[in-house]
Amino acid sequence: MTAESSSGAASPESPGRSNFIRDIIIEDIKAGRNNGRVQTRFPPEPNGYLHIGHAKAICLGFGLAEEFGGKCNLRFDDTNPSKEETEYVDSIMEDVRWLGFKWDGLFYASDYFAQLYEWAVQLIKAGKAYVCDLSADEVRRYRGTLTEPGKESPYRNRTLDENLDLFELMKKGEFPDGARTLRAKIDMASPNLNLRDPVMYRILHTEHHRTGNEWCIYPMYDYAHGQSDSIENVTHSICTLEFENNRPLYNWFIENLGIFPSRQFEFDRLNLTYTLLSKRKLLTLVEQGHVSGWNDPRMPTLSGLRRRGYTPEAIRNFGESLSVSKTNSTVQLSALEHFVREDLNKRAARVMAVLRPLKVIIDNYSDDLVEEMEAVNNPEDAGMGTRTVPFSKVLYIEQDDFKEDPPKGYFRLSPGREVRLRYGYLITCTNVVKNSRGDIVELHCTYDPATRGGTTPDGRKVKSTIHWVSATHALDCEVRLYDNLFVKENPSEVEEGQDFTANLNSNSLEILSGCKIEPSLQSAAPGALYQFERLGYFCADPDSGSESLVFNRTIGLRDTWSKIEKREKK
RNA sequence: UGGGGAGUAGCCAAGCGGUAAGGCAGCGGACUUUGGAUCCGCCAUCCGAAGGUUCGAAUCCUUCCUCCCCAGCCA
Repeated sequence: MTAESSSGAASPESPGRSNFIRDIIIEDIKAGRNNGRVQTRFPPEPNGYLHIGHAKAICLGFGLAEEFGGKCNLRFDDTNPSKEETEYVDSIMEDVRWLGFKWDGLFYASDYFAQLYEWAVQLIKAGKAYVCDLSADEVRRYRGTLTEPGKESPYRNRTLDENLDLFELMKKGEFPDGARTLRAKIDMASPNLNLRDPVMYRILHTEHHRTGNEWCIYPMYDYAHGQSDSIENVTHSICTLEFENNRPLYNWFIENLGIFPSRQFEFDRLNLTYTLLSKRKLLTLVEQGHVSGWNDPRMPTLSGLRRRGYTPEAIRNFGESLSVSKTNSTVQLSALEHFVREDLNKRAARVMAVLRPLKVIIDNYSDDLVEEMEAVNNPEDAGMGTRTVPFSKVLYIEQDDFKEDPPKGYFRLSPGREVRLRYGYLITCTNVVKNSRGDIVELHCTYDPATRGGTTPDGRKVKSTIHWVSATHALDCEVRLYDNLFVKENPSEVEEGQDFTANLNSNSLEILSGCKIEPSLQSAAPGALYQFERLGYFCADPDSGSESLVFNRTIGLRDTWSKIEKREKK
């Protein structure tokens, strides 16, 4: 036994792969900032399911905290009651746990509503916030444009008392939705639009998933996020690039409130080819029924990937392989797929399954004989042991593994040719039986009794080894094959007048029934991971039970033959 | 045309004045009872462009070009 069990040049050498945020933290520790304390947070809005893009943020936030002996909280950013639901908070917690991370504190921005309100009053008293009666439309017009400064609201210079009264009345529910807002008094001429007297509170007579009807005014993101970080003593508040313009405002509230100075750092969000990572668009897919739900195995959500057969380890290795920078980039899907194959190769039990069966009759094999052939469960892991697979006169092989007229370079079965049945015998095809339409219905072969187990005592070489299943012993099952949900590398790229659903791949799901698998899978538990030899990695779907077995293809094996085939055709 | 960011191989990147890491993909080969896995080799005279400084520049300076983000009472 070697000590090296890791296969991986590609595996992260250490959890602390270098990136600019990590460098900043190291600098901060060196400089004695916050006494060397490091605290991060993962702050999802509970308005959708977590996806692979979030996994990157989770790996970063939790990973950094862990590396530097700090803390990482999970905080739900639930400041907008109209979009948020407990279903989402439950799924988010489940997914973070599934990935294998443990949050230190569990918080909600809504935990801080009272404190936030108090601070708003404090800002009003300091002359730094005011109640504005402008309508949403007017606010927009007063804001100016990218190149022209805005105009000050006519309500900007109300007296302190008037502001205090009105804000209190807002809170008491005296005004309808949208009637007034509380705004920060900053600078209507700022080149940064976020600083042109941003709205701090809006009136929303909507029930909140946690605070119920206690409030009818709700803080905006910008007024809630930095203070929430500050309350929790977050030292490094890590978010994505589109918030760069909000950083000055983040700092403005903290400075003017004189509270703990959390600092915000922005990194590039993950983009993947052939994949959409926008909660809004994923919601559309679910609502319009293009997929079966948030956990459809074609979805890039963590729950979808889980059902598809991705492991937390694969996703974390992927997450850790990603660069953290400020460049907008799109990672190729093959990079993600690499990590699932790498992980599944190490852990998935090998098994034989025939997706598109072709009957094979071994003419010189005894009619009633059944031999139990020994098969290795995982050549990558001897510890996974062996099992036994029944062999008999009538078998199924893959339709693809026989060609009447084999093209150049095709090594599998064809008339007169000998191949190895994995863990079985060497067989030679002697006859092809067709129906009246000319379709191949069955093959007749002879076997060489001296090759039991697939061995060749005489040292003879066969070009190919194919998988098989004994017809009388095989179990029927359903297999679901998945392909990319979108046909375009960038699913958002559409022609005038279309939306992203125009790029949906109509062949993203293919359901095969009447597939044959070896009997050892009789009691495959939902979620169990397998490699169907020569085909790919599969996992038992939650729909799978004792009644009917259902398997999802997670990802195919690397297939050099199909590459050659494609090349020849071109 | 305002402000904030970014440009190194097909993709993602390291690099921080001393002569272009690594991964994915691709290509070639070895090995193989999975056309899998594994192993070996190849894959940027060049860093968005043009000037300049320097013995020496992807790294410093200047100008230019391209891309992304911001005008929600979303986050």
